[in-house]
Amino acid sequence: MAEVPHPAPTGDELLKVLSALGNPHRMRIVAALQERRNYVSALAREIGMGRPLLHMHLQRLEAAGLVVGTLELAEDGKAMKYYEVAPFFYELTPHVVARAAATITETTARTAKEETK
Amino acid sequence: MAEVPHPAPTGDELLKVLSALGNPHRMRIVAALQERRNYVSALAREIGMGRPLLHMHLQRLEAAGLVVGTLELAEDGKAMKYYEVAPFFYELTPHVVARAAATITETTARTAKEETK
DNA sequence: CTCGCCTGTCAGCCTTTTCTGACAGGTACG
DNA sequence: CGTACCTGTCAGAAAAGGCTGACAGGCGAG
Repeated sequence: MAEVPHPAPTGDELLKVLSALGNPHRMRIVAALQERRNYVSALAREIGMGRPLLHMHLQRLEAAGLVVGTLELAEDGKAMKYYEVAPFFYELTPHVVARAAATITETTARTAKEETK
Repeated sequence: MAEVPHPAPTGDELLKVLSALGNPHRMRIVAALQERRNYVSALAREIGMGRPLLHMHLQRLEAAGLVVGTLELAEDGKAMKYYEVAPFFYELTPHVVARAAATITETTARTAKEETK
């Protein structure tokens, strides 16, 4: 169990992780998936949330690398997307934050059309 | 330097911390204060930000317990509020998140007038 | 008394997030 | 073929956050 903390996270990376986890619903989603992996519809019913909304939250969590989704074919041929938590480990200290802050891609308010690269 | 990580954060507490740190500006504010404590107006000039806005961000950070503000009297009698980072240390793992998620005060969409206690 | 620098707050605008309802496609079962 | 369950996406409403300019008070120096 001696997990090693994530070295020095990028500003953008840490930003995505924190803003993803800084939401009550998403936090509960992680908690639910922590107990057992589940597919979207079932999870939606379990935590009482609309599918479209849950879908959005899961995407956000996956984009931050906190959960992973896998599209699987059930025996009866139905396609179901199972999600499970990823084994993340971040340390949150002033030093880490300061370090990360220095590497933030100023994507603020940009028209988003100037996606260089 | 053997700092000990924060035990088991409350859902609300962790939520405040994460949503506070999950913002590029606030992250940079922490970074700036990490180098040296500073007072509001000077800090505002340093990171190029309006005073009212910075004030709001600082409040959010302070509410999360990440920075502390102290109103001090300068030699010439001027009142200046100095801010500095608090020595926080949070561990971010699926387990911690799941644990915290269970203790979330469902303040969602509540009229906020029913602030019991 | 006016200027400069400090503190704070408030109303209002604007952008981003969050959330909902409706739609479309797929496979299996009666 | 109609029903039931799965998947996804999109437009548009509703709410939350971020941001700005203006205002008010305090103290010291010229």
